[in-house]
Amino acid sequence: MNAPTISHINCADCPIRHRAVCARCESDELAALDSIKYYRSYEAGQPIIWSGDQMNFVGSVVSGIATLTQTMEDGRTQMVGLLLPSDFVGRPGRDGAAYNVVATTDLVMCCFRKKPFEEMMVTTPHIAHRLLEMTLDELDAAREWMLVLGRKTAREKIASLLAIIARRDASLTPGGAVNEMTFDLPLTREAMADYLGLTLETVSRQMSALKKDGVIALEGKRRVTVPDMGNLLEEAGDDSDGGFLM
Amino acid sequence: MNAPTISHINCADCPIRHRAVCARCESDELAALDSIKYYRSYEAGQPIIWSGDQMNFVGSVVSGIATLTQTMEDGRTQMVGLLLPSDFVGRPGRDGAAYNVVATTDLVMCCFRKKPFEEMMVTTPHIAHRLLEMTLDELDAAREWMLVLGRKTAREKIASLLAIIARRDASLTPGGAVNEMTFDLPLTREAMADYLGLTLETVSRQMSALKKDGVIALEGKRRVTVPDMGNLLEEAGDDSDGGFLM
DNA sequence: CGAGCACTTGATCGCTTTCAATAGCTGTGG
DNA sequence: CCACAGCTATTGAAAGCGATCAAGTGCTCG
Repeated sequence: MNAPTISHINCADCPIRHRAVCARCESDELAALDSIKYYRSYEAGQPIIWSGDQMNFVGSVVSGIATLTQTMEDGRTQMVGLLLPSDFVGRPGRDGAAYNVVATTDLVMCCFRKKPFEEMMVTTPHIAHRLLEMTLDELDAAREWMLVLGRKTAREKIASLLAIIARRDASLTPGGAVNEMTFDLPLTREAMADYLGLTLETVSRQMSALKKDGVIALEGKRRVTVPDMGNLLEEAGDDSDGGFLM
Repeated sequence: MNAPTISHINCADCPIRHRAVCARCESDELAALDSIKYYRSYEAGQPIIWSGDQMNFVGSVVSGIATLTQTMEDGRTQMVGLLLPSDFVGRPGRDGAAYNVVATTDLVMCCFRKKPFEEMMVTTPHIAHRLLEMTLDELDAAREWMLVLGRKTAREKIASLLAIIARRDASLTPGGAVNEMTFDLPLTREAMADYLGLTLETVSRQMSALKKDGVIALEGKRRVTVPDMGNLLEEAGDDSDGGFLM
């Protein structure tokens, strides 16, 4: 099987146009970006960047999901970021990659060669500004995750992850019922474990426990239904409806 | 006892001039910042900002140390940031604080009213640029910390924290011996526990264990000597001399 | 001297890990 | 069509690490 091939998407038709690093750009700025952009596709499971590698591009995830992970010499690995469509990959001003980036589903990236992009950042405040905003959001997410990793129980960790995925799903398909929700898990049990600082066995056990207790229902291994979102949030140890229904 | 009172520091004489958010500013830009800045002092233990509060200023830590923490309803707390001189407090574009900020030592902040600062960010790319750079650094630090929280043992966590503090100390007083190091812990055992996702008892035990094994030596409760830094880094589970001696 | 605080140390408990076996699913090839 | 390999996920039993509960130490300050 080959990675899907991509020709060229017109920025105006781009599905992530309003959320990516280019969100604030005017049409002339978009045109400039358009001239240095190119698309790359990856199959599920393929590495995009290996930690320590030279990075000669940065870019945005257009479709699909990727993970950012760190690994210790003995193999222990911790996910430190989950990249969804519109998320930015790479750090302007740094040559070597600091993390492993792996496509967990088939994935398409809109890439910019690093040099020209860095030059554009200087001349195009809209890009730098949007990137700052996105980075601050990521920092917030990372800090929320530090609370999960450092202080929550295994059950709370699982519930937190499910809540985050559900919340994100809800933001993509607005207007749905607020209480009951169904979505697909984009992660294997092992990836969930790496995200949560658990073993995959513990993830499996806690998923079963939440199912037994009626907090979630499973259809196959990946399709999850949450009958009552408030319930799930309570299991997550969050302020009930904190941030979700607001 | 009163918080130390501060008159006005000339930006040119400011000890954090070259590392703070104003690091890249030209003299005219500094003058503009100077006109909207003011100083505030806090005693050790005093809260600076409470999560959820309205924030009407942002600013830089000039001297002293503050912590960023998140708390769950039942009292579990996780530190999510350690603010040192030159670090930035507050998020432009957001009204409510997302974290508790507490001074752990006597502390002086250089504050800017939020509105004028946000306006300056638009007109002064040097500020926005430096803030982006600092935010990316913080994001890296947060991600490194996620590995510590999620995957390291208690002993490795302690060693990691000591290594980070030692590294930072070394960067302030360069040219010292590379192998042996001595520094003061700026944190109580409880604060260390909150940083590492441990209990203070476990922190105490592991400190004792590292001392017994000769990895560190203690003089009083707070003064730490590391006879062999490579040793400590090995205990931290990091690539030996990774990033430290480079 | 005694109160208060930060820290240390001990004993026990329990949650998560570890080790191990099994189930379910998919794709391949005889 | 069935057997089998390979993979993901589930489940069980036992072990271990860090949390919890509980004293006790040492220091500072009034």
